[in-house]
Amino acid sequence: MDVVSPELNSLLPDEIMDTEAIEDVPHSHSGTTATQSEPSGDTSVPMETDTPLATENLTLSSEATEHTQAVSISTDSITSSPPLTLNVTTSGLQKLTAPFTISPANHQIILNKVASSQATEAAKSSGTPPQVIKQEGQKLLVTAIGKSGQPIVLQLPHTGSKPGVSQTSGDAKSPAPQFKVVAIGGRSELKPLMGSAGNQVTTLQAQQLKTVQIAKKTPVSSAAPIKFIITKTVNSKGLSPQASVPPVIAGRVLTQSSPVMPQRTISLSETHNTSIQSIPGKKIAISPLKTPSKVTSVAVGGVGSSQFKTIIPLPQPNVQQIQVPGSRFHYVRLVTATTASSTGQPSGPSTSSIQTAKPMVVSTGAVRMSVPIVPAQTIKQVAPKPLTSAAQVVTTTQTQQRLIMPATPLPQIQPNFTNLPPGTVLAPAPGGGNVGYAVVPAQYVTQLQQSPFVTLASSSGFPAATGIQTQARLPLNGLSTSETTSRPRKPCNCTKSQCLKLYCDCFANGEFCNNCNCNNCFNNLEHETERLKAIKTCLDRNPEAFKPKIGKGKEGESDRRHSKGCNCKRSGCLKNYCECYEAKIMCSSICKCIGCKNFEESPERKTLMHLADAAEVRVQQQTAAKTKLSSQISDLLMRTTPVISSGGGRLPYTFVTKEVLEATCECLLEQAKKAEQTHQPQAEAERMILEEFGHCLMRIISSAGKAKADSASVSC
DNA sequence: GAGTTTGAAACT
DNA sequence: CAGTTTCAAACTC
Repeated sequence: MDVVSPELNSLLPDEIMDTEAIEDVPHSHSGTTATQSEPSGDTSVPMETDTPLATENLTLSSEATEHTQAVSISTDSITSSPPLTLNVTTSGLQKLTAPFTISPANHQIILNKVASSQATEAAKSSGTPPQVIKQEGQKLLVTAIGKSGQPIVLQLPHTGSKPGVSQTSGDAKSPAPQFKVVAIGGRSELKPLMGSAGNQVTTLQAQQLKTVQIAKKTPVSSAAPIKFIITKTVNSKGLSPQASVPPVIAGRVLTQSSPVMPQRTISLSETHNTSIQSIPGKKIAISPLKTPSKVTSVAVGGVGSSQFKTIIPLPQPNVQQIQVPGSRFHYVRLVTATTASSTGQPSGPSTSSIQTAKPMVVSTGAVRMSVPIVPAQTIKQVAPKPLTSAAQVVTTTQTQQRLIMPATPLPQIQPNFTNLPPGTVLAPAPGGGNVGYAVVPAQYVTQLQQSPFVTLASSSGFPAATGIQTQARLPLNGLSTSETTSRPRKPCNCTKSQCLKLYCDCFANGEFCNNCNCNNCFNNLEHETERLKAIKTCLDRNPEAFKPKIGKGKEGESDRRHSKGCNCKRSGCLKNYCECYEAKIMCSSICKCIGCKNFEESPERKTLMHLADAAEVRVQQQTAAKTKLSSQISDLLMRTTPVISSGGGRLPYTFVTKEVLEATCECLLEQAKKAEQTHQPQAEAERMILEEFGHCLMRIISSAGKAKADSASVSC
C-alpha cells in the first residue's frame, strides 16, 4: 500500500504526494545488518537557509520475519561529525551496528552521537527556551522499532541523561551523537506508549516500506541541518488496530497514538519527556524533493514566516487537522476508521495535548518524510505562537497516518500545498490504509477545536465505523452561529458549476461551501473525489489557480497588485467587476484593461473612493448612533417607567413615539456630523452627542409634563 | 427580485 | 494564443 493511492497520486502534483518509490527502498534482511547510506546531497531536504557542514546518515532497519522496518536517519550536524551510516535490522531482536546500543530487554536501540551534553546543559541553564532545539546533545529516540505495529519514537531531548532514558545503556559513552531507539513496546521518554512495555505486537499482515526523512535545521549561525530519514515497513492494508499506528510529529515531538495500540511515535523533542512542549516557529518540514524516491512530505512550523502546520485532532477519530498559522488554509487528514477498537484511547499525550494545546504534534504514519527543523535561533526570532492555541496542537488518534502537510517555506514544497485549496481531500488509497487528507478552511479547524467531540474522540475510544463524510460534516455543520455569521465571504450562488470551478468564489478561495445558496454543490467533503479532481483540473490548467490573486508587486514594491492584472473593457476598472478595484488596489502595468480609470491620479477614482469612504463612514456612524441611542433610550425607559407610572400619569413611552425617536436620532446625527466637520476628537464628539441627547430628553420630559398638566387641567 | 451587465474562467 | 462560450457576481431598475 502506498501512502496515498496511485489514483490519488495521479490527481495530485507529484511534489505533494508520491509514494511510487517507496518500494525502491531496500529492505534489510532478517538477522543481517545492512548499511544504507545516503549521501547528504541526496537525502538532504531542501533547506531554505543553512548548508550542512557535515552529514550523518543513519539507517535503522528492523525486519520481522516477513517484513522490514527500516529507519534511516540522516543528520547534518554542525558538529561536522563524520558520516555515520547505520542499519538496524531486527527480527524480533534488534541487531545494530555500532556505535549504537541495543537494549533487547526493552527493545531499545540507543544511538549515541557525539553529544555535547555540556553544550546542551549550558543552553538550558542559559535560559534557552525549551522549544529551541539545540544542535548538540540531542538524542533521537526511535521507539518500537521491532515487529509490526510497534510505535516508533524519535525524540530529540535536551540532554543525554534524562530520566527514563536509563535504559539507554550507551547514553553518555558513545562519542557519536546520541540517538535512542526504543523498540517494541518500549516507552519513550516523551510519549508513554499505549501498549504494554513488553508487548511484542502483532504481526503485520502486509507491510509497507516507508521512509520518514527528518531534516533538522541547525541554528542560523550554523548551517548544518540535521536530517533524519526513517524508513520502515508498515502494513499496507487491513490495518489492525494493533498494527496501524501512525507516527506523530508533535511540534517538536512526533508522537503517534492509537486508540488501541501501542503508539508508534516519532518524537523530536529537545524538551524533557515530561514536559512536551510545542515549539513555536520550529519548522519540521518534509520535503519530497531531492530524495531518490517520491516522498510524502510533512512540514511543521515555519521560519520567520510563522509557517506552521499543525495537525489537530479532529472531532472524529479519522479526521485530523493540519493548521498552518499565517495561512488561511488548514489541512485536515481524513482517515477512515477501519481499526475500530473498544479499548480506550491512551489518556496520555493525545488527550493532554488537546486539552493543553501545547504540544504541536505532527502525525506521520508510515510515510517518508523529511523534517527540516528550524534552527533554534530562527525559532527565537519567530514570535512564538501562543501555546494555548489549540491550533498548534497536533494529536492523532488515527491508527495510521499518511501525510503530514508541509509548512515549509521551501519553494519546492510550499507552492504545492498552497496550491491546494482548503477542503482538498487527498483520497485514501483504494483498499489501502483508508486514509485521506482534506484541506479545510480555517473556520472549520476552529470549529473542530472547539467541538467537544474533539475531546471525546481524542481521549477515549471511538467508533471506528464513522465515515469520512460524517466526520467532514461535523465541522461543517457544527459551525456556531457566531462563526457562521462572522464568515467574511459571501455565500455563493452557483447553479451550474457545482461549485467546482473557479467561478465559485468559495472554491476559488479554497473554501468549502457553507451556508451558501448554491445548487448541486460538490464543494464539500461529501464529494471529496470530485472536488479533488476539480482541483487537479484547475491546477493543470493553471498551477497558480489557488494562489492569491493579490500579491506583492515587483521587487521593492510594497504595494499590492493583481498577479495577472485585469482585462476590463467597459467598467473603467471602477466597479467591482474589476478585480483590481474590488481588491482596492490600482491597476498595474500588467493589466490589459481598456479605458482604465483605476490609477492613482484618476479623478474619477478619487471621487469614487471619496464617496465610498464617506458613505462607509456615514453608515458606520449611523449604525453606532442608532445602537447607542436605542440602548440609552431603553435604559432610560426602564428607569423612568416606575416613577412616572407611580405618579399616575401617562407612561413615558407614550411620549417616545416613533417620530420622537427619529427626531432625536436626527438631532444626534446632526451633532455627530457637526463634530466631524469641526474635526472634534472622538471624546468631544461623544460629549456633544450625549449633550444633545440630554437636551432631547429634557424636551421629551418637558413635553410629557406639559401634556400631563394639560390633561390634568382638562380633567379639571 | 428580476433582468442586465460585466469580466473571469472555461472552452474550442 | 486568440476567439468564443459559460458562468456567477455586480449592478440596475
